[in-house]
This record gives sequence, C-alpha cells and structure tokens, in this order.
Amino acid sequence: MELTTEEKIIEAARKIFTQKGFSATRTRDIAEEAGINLALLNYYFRSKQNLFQIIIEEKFDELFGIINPILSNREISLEEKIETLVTNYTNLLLENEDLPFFVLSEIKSNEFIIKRVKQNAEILSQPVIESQLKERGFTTSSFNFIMNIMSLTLFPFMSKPLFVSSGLIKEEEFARFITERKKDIPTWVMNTLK
Amino acid sequence: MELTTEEKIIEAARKIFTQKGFSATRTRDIAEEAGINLALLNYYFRSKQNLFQIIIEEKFDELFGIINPILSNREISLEEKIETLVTNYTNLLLENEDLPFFVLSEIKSNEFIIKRVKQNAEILSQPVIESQLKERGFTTSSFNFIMNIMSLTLFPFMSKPLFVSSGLIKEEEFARFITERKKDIPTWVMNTLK
DNA sequence: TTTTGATTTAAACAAGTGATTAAAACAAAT
DNA sequence: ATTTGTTTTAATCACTTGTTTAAATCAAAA
Repeated sequence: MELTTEEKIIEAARKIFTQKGFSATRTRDIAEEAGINLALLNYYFRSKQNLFQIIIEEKFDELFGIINPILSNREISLEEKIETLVTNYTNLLLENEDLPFFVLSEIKSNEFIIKRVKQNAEILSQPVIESQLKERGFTTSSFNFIMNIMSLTLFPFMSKPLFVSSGLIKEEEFARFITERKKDIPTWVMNTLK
Repeated sequence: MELTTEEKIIEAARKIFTQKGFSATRTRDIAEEAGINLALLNYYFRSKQNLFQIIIEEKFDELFGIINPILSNREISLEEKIETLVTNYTNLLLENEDLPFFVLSEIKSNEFIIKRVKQNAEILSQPVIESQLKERGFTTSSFNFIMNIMSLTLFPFMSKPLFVSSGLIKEEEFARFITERKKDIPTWVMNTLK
C-alpha cells in the first residue's frame, strides 16, 4: 500500500471509531488495525482524544456539510432540494452506514463538537426554506420539513442492525430497499406539506 | 426513600447506562449514583455485564413491547394503529428521551440482545399489516410502513442533541414540538401509502 | 563514512476500572 | 444474651488502557 504511517493510523481510527464510538475504542485496536506499534499513535497524534477529534470533525462535516449548500440556495426549488438531499444522503450513507449513528452519538458527549454545532447553526437554520414554503402557501414549519427529510433518510441506517438481526430484512437486500425508498421519499416529504 | 438497596442500584444503573451506554459507564458511577458502596454492586449483581443485561432487556421491552400487540391485532384499523403507536411512543419517549438511542446502539454490540431480537422476530414481522394494506389496495410494503412510522416518531428524539445544540430548537420547546408533530404523523404516514 | 534528525520499537509506567476478600455492622431468631 | 445469617464496608487485587521513555533503526546530508 501507498499510505504513509500517519495516513494508515487515520484510516484505522476512522474505521474503529465510527464502528465502536470513542469509549469502546482502545488505542491498541487502532494500532493493530493500522499495523503499527502502539507508541507510534501517540508519536503522531499525542493522544487518543486528539486523534478522535480529527475523525469526529471530519465525519461531522461529511454528514452535515451536504445540507446548507443545497437548502440555502434560492435557485433550487423545494422539490429539487428534497430530491438532491435524499439522493446525496442515500449515496453517502450506503458507503458509510455507521456515519449517522456515530456523529449523533458523539454530539451528546463531545464538548468541542457541541461548540462547533453552535457556530455552524446556520447549517440547519433555514430562512430560505421558510420563505420558499410560504411562497407556495405551505404552513408547515421549516423545522418539520428538515426533520422529516432527515428522519426518513437517516433513520433506516440507524436502525439497520435491529431490522437485520430481527430477520425482517436481509443484509443483501438492504441496499436495494434503500434505493427503492430513495425514489419515494421526495413524494412523501412533499405530502407532509400543507 | 422506600427503595431497597437492590432497587437503588437498578435505578441508578438505569439512569447511567441509558445516558452513557455500556462502555462509557463505570461501575463506580452507578455505585455513587445509588449512594452505596462499590462492592455492593457486585454482591447483588455479580458483574457489570450482568447488571447491564437486566437494564438492556428491560429497555428493549419498553421500546419494542409496544409494537406487536397493536400491529398484530386485526380488529384495529390501519389508521388506528398508526395513531395508537405514535401516541404511545411519543408519550413514552417524552418520559425517556435516551431510550431509542440506547437500545439501538447496544443492539449493534450486545450478543445476547441480538439473539433475543431473532427470537422475537414476530415483533416486527407483520403478515397482519401486509394483508390490511392489500385489502385497502395499497401496494406499499409493510416494512416501509413500519419504517416510516418509526422514522418519523423516533428520529426526532435521537437527533434532539443535535438540534438543541445547534439552536434550531430550544430545550423548553421540544416537548411542544413533539406534541404538535404527534397529531400530524398519522396523516403523513397514511399519505405514504399508494 | 560519519553525523544528524526523523521514525519506529520494546518495555514499562501510572491511573483507571471491574472484581474480590475479609472483616465489621446489623437484624432476626433462639 | 447469644447465635446465625444477611448486608455493608474498607482495602486491595488483577488486569486494562492511555501514555511515556529510552533505545534502536533508518534515511538523508555533510
């Protein structure tokens, strides 16, 4: 492989942290996954917390960086916004199934991320959506609008382990199920507007 | 207080485990919260894992015990089922906001719970729903039906820390927001049927 | 070749954490 | 009052885990 030691560690940290979360991850697991000596991890990143911070910020951007550019653009219609958001999210999450669970669970406990969310509050606060809804005569709040898109799109990934282990859906069918849903969600969301 | 030592420990374990999850919880935290000596915890429950098992099973039942009795009852119409489920869930979760996050996150790693989910597969597998949908001429799958109810109802609780720390909604407004949503979700779900 | 600085390793430290032990305190029964 | 079994405590063990240290290896420069 062509990766530097630093990159190998990051890569391994990405994998283990997103799978198990901060607390359940041991630095030794990361070192082993990266195929390097444990001390190297501290040589390059000083501490577990430090390394984690890099990953959680990266993943936070991955999960929420999508939203604002789309929602805040007045040139894009409501319908297109939903469609684009759902498509982008679905594609992203199919490649990174642990992402929403990981980010949302660490937001609860990570002081730094909480601050960062406060700063990027505009990420989700959407006067543009508010006015687009009003123009079309819809009285639904933009918060409900955003909540519904995210609920219908993210929740299936967060609950996948439940439904797979219950046998209600098989691992191999999941991607197909999600891909079908992707087509329906925009209509469903439009139907929530009144 | 009127609680026995055993109950005090369970109570404390409930609180700390559901807040922080298995890994991030230290037995000393539970002991302190319960106001008892650390050794007592092991005297009564042998191990952290043992105590945890009691809590996770209890919480699992709390979260999923609701579903089957309602969905599998042929006497209850689709509309009533959605309405009842959403109402019950909303009330339950308003009192226990960490519940869905806790249960879903531990399902990923708890071998015993995974087995238990397999056993209670009928919990979610719903031939009754399937036939009720068919009778009404709807072609939507029962899986999508269940997924949509749960997405719209559970996700807001799972993402609450995000939206609160982003400032999009205030802690005090949340219960109100959820209570309003509760009225709308049944209509929204019915509109997903086709 | 020697030197110098960066990289890597093996070993161990220090604190944290789940669990145990042995003795003390307590309560109920005799 | 004494005995007996239960409950509680203080102390400590054994192991895990994040981190450090000091030495070894390597690569590039002089």
